[in-house]
Amino acid sequence: MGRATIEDVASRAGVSIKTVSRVVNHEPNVRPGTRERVEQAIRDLRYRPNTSARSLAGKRSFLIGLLYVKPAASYIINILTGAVDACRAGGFELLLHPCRYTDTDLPRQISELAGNTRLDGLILTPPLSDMEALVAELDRSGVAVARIAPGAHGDPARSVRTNDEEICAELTRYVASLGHRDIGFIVGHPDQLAVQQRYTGFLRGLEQAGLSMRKSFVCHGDNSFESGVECGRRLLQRKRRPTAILASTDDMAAGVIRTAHELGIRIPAELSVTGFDDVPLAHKVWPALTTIRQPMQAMGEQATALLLERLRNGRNDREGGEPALIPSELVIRDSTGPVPE
Amino acid sequence: MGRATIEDVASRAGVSIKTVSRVVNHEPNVRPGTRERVEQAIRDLRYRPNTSARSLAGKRSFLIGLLYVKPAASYIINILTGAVDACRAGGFELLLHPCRYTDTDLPRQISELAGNTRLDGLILTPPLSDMEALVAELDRSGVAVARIAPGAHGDPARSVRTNDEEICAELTRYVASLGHRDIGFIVGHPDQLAVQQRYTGFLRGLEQAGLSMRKSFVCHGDNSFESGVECGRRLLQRKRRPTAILASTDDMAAGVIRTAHELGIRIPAELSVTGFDDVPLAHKVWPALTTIRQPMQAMGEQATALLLERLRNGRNDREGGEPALIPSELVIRDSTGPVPE
DNA sequence: CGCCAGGATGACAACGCTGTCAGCATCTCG
DNA sequence: CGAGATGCTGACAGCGTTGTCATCCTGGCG
Repeated sequence: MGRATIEDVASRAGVSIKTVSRVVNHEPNVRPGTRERVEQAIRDLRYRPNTSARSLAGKRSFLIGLLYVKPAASYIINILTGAVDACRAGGFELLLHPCRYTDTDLPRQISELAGNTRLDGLILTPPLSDMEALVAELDRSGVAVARIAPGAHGDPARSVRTNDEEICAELTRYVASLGHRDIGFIVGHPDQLAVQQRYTGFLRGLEQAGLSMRKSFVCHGDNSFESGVECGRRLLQRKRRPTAILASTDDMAAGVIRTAHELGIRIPAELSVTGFDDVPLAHKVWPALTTIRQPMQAMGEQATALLLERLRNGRNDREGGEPALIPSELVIRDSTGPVPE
Repeated sequence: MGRATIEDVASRAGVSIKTVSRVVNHEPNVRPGTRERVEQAIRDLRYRPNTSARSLAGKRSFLIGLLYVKPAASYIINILTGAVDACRAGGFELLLHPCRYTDTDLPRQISELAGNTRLDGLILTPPLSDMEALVAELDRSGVAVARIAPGAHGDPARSVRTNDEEICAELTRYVASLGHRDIGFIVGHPDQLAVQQRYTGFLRGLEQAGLSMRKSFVCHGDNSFESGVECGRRLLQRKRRPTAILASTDDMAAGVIRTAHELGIRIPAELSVTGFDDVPLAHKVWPALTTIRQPMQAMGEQATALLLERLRNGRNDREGGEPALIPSELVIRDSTGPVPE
């Protein structure tokens, strides 16, 4: 049944194809009456511009890519959902670009990938979003970029961030307010800036609560469940153990819970545990995790919106301001309680 | 620095653009020597065919879509990973198409979506893959389709399935072999065929173990954690309760575990629980779930491979055979144990 | 030695759209 | 009322490929 082309629309509306093109692209200088006629013809014919032709003739591809590391963290699905929504709304399509974080020539590899498919833009998720070398390479190759990144530093106009540090300080104060004085902390993957900020927030919270940090209560993991189990063991098998453990990640918190169960330590009666992210897992473990809800979907959506806006306007409006901040919130569930007598 | 075009390659190799095109597309009738020269030129110039031009001139878009329902089940990420890999390998790109399962005109909506972006093919995930009306509409609109579906019935040439039924029977026999005679079962979402098959498998396993089904030990959920909690309550608060509960889904199994914890029922000492899928959650709950590992990533990969093959050959080789079967396997962890004395 | 089948190659016209530029109508202002 | 500015519109040339078809070789065969 052959799909309608711009030519069909043009002849039906009694105008040239160029005028149809103008209407379709919302360009100025079309008389309202003409516009009306064209739009009617478009509706009648159910006309949809051919994307390939558009990309070939114009410069854009209407494709934007989402870059993430493999294996995907569980929150990726949320970012992804937000990003897809924003894309749809803007008439774009979202492509997936998983990649291996450990590849040394990642920048080259990615910018080549982007070039192959002629991506209009790329959304960077952590920890990729923190790799300045990558961003630089991408800039060089002319792909627009949006970063879902903690980066409070530079590049504010195209980043979206959340208040990791402040909220973690708040969490710490909350735990302190329950009477805990011996608070352990599990730092996450060293390459993720967000993690550093959470740790910083913890230190700040401690200070605000008038407590001091005990080095032996700080343990370094890699964001995984397994590393949570491991750190849990190290922290809980000391002669003097913390009465609360804050993990930089829900997965690690779940690991601590596992260890506690194995050691017969009751939560929250004998030990309080908190996570970070509020992934689906968080409320499915027992006891349900007190954690920080990271608005991942909103971040994906915002970052994408930022990118699309940038693509439309050439440059971005918010140049030089603060990065868009999407606040996280404290979610109190069952894994925290008053310090044991 | 403007990217190399087919013309650049042609003049460098001293041939016409058509010959380059032939080489690029692996068409026959090019002398080995010529092919060689062209390939060298391609390497020298780092030539990459322009996808838009190809789609415009040819018929294909090199885009395939992955259709899934929103909100995404946690295993979607695995299917997705497999699908992306297969796409990359075949020179295709993967687009995401979340949609709402409840929309009544889904078929029309989707086939329109597919048309807009000129998708070459579409991968259907459950429960979409079980909607015959959708498949029919897609066939009508000429989009190639691959189904990740339990559908043992019809359409074998373009479906990938797993042995839900047999493996569930095996699981049941395993539990029975631990001495359990009062085995409860939580059926999943009624619209998902796979779920039916799991239930059927359960019944079969029961029979094979010489046990009979007790109606009051069967409960209907909707695949969610919450429904697992609810069903767990119903099953465990009876005067006579099952000593083992098989849930059709890991999430529901986690729900049962939650309920058991709340009721102070020890697992596996007093109650055995099993799940299905082996999502990441499965080994992070406590105790770690005995479950069925569904090879989701492999299924995504296979389904995509099937689709790409079909796109290349026109029709598919395996026409009329059995759907590709990717076996699941039983993973025994800590949530199952011998029946209490 | 001439003829023909079929393999190897190239010229050229699409594919459906956007960018450029020219042309005409209309408006503004002195 | 005329000159220049501005708004609206269309003709046409690409964009980088693939498909079609013509052409040129080559080797096999009578």
